[in-house]
Amino acid sequence: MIRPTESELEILQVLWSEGPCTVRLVHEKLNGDRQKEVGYTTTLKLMQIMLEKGLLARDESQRTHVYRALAEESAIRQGLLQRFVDTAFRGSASQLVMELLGQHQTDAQELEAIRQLIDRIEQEGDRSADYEK
Amino acid sequence: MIRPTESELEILQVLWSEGPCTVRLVHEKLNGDRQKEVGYTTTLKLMQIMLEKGLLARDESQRTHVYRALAEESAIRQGLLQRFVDTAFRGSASQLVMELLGQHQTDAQELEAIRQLIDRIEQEGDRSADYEK
DNA sequence: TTTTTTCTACGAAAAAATTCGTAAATAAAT
DNA sequence: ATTTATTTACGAATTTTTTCGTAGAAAAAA
Repeated sequence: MIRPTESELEILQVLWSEGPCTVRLVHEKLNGDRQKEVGYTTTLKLMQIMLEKGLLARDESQRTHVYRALAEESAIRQGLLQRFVDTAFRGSASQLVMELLGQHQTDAQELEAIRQLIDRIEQEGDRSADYEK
Repeated sequence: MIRPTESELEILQVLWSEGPCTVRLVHEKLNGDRQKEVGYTTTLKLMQIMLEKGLLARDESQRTHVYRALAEESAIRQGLLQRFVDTAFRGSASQLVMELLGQHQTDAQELEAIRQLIDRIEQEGDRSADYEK
């Protein structure tokens, strides 16, 4: 599984939400949201590395290349989440959820959505002991 | 906020679950669970660094020092979680939860516990729009 | 046309994180 | 008593990640 670094992930986020972009666009987007500013060539280099790794692809038909994410958002998220649950919560997904909900970081609408999701999962039947080491 | 690296986190996990330990114990615990083996002095060095950072404390009354976690598990978890939600899920806690539950990584008992937690939160009242950028 | 700006490529510096080797001291074993 | 094993300290090598500078080509502006 390909694991983007944190900086790479930031770039992926931009491409996932904005669609294909030039380096310039990604760079401005990043340095806009962010407190920390980095040079243009830093972003460029990073995206070139990501190209090599296969995280991105680019259209070189114009002088100004246009990059797009090859890695899929959900796949990457899953990988990162799996790893995170393992390292930070010793594999306990429910502990993570509890921590999140306990921190009041979700509003009523979202809670409702989550509840429905739980209903759906429970109806799926026998999944009583398929997890939690 | 102090952010342990991934290696440091592994060590913290051992100390959190086992209580105060010698370097030897931590080292064996790590190289037991893990596929990757590292040398003893690597673990030692890491723990010494963590001591400097204030993540650990140690009892030096015996030649064989005994280390214990100074950082609290819940506090560290919260910090890491917050960061993770921001970078990997653009701040959307509910998206993270949905991803987790969707991946069928929680068993029936845990789902029930989560449901109860949601009930409790909803009863707490007006928390309709306190979040989700 | 000449100058200035905007790109890419690319090497390499800088920073961060991980890993290990060696030496010296103490303890344990023979 | 001598040898062997264990432990700490510590510097430094390695690896990974991030950052930037410079050069050259293409485009835009003057």
